[in-house]
Amino acid sequence: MRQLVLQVLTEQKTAISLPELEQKFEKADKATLYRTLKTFEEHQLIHSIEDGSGSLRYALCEDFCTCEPEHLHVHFSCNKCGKTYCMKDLPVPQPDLPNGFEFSSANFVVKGICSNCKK
Amino acid sequence: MRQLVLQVLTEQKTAISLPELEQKFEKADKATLYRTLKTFEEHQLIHSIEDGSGSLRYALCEDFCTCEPEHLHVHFSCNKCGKTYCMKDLPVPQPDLPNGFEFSSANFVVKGICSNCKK
DNA sequence: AAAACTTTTGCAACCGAGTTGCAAACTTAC
DNA sequence: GTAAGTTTGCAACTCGGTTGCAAAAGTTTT
Ligand SMILES: [Mn+2]
Ligand SMILES: [Mn+2]
Ligand SMILES: [Zn+2]
Ligand SMILES: [Zn+2]
Repeated sequence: MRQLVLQVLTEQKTAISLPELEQKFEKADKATLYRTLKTFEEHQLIHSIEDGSGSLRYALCEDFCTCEPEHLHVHFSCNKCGKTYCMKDLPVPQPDLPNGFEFSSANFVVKGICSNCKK
Repeated sequence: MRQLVLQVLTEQKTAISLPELEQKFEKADKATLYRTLKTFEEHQLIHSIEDGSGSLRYALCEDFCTCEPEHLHVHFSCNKCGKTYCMKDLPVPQPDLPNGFEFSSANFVVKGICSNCKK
């Protein structure tokens, strides 16, 4: 199962959600897929994105990724097609927090129209 | 009802979710509160924040706020107390999107430990 | 004041994403 | 082979959000 899920993940150009993953199979259990994603995430094979769509989306991490703050990138969520893109070249800026606030992670999602839907 | 909800909202130092709002009343219906928040949001009295906690949070907009991209600010979600702060002084940076991608809005949530939980 | 109309509210039901316990199926180690 | 550990499928459940609908409350018109 994990191999199949990994397969699907590598084929994706945009981040995928659990319900979407479910549909890709038609024969696998939600719980299994759910646990698979959790396992992958724990082992930093994938990262999750809260794009505000109501469901978490997941995408493969890059080889060198340690999921640490400085490796975080911006995500783009298209209002039209609903797809969520990894903007791997756009690092998440680290804003100057007020005194006493400690940065540990961040979720930066830009919304708009993707290049595919634009035309 | 709306007046009461507005009252609660003005008293909040951090953003509040629908379930939290529900608890503040003990006698009002979820649906009513839900619709109240929606109405407020439509009229740009409040803005919503996807902090990844599983529930949307809401906070009053500032007077001059038009909820447009340039007025967006960063939010901070504390991993310990779960509170979500409006960082009104930290504008959301507008990253250089690749060709064809059109910016329309953004959700930038920084996670970590808040100054209150830090000590 | 009563009637007619509009808006707000409460209730109940529903949906969808996520999550969990548990037993069956499968894999690996002896 | 059996025993031990791991993965899977099923069912049940939680929780946030959402909706239809009819009752209640508020407004306007006569
Ligand atoms: Mn990504
Ligand atoms: Mn805010
Ligand atoms: Zn698109
Ligand atoms: Zn805190």
